[in-house]
Amino acid sequence: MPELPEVETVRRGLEPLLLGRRLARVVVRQPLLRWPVPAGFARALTGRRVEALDRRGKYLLIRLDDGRAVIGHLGMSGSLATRPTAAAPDPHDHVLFETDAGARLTFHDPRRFGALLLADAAGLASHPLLAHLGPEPLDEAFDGPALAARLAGKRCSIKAALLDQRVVAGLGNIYVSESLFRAGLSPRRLAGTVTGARAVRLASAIKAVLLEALESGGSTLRDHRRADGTLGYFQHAFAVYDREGLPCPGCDCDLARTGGIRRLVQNGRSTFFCAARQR
DNA sequence: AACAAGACCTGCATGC
DNA sequence: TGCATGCAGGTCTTGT
Repeated sequence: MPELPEVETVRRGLEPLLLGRRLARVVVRQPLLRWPVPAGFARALTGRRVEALDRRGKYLLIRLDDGRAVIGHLGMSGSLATRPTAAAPDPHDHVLFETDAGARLTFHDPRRFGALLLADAAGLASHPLLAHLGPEPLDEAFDGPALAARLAGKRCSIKAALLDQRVVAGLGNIYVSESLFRAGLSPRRLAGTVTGARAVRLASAIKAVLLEALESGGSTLRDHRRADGTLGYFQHAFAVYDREGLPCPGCDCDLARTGGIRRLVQNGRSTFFCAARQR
């Protein structure tokens, strides 16, 4: 599920459930995620109060009252959401959290590409997983020149560059396709050629797409749900993603002639685009 | 140094 | 029906 809008949607939904609350009970049912959940994870969290919920790129950061923090990642199929108390545990409910207010949260992740780690909050920014992340695309400082500087000299495609979390943090396969469409840039264009007005267009397209997706609670393809269990609905607003052969929403042109949205594979991953509008 | 594949894991849609 | 194949929102690690 999780690109920036999905992770941020989860973060916002977790705030009323977790902020200021103590973790009364934590159960690790399946520690084998992307990396093993650290031994003693449940013990370290039990009794701790949650002081802040942050996000960096696609990572969730849960700061505790003892100077430690949980680094969470939802991988491809992860969710962190409440489950009905009566519901039988699902085999993919890997970690359970209960607060002193009685809220029950479940880290659910069929593919187990997600992660739950512990780190010292003081050195979080220099943690190996976070240290090399690029700028936050929704920060004011992220603009055309800032993006162009990150892309300068890169000979990979702009599609591949935007997926690189060191260039900009939080974009994934969906929002890269959507942003490039909105900016009118071909996914095959060399990253280093995105300068000047093109970079300005791309940076503002990225912001606009992410903000719109956030307003929809993210995109639910199969696994994403908000912290309260409800689904996102930005998938209904996709211009190009997973729309191969369908008409481009920006083109009046004849579908039979243009073929509509095309799919291509770059670095092993699907890219969707409109050849008529993206150069 | 940059970039492209391979790896990790399960579930689902498709086609024979 | 059953089975094989390929694909899926990510990213660290390995190989060129």
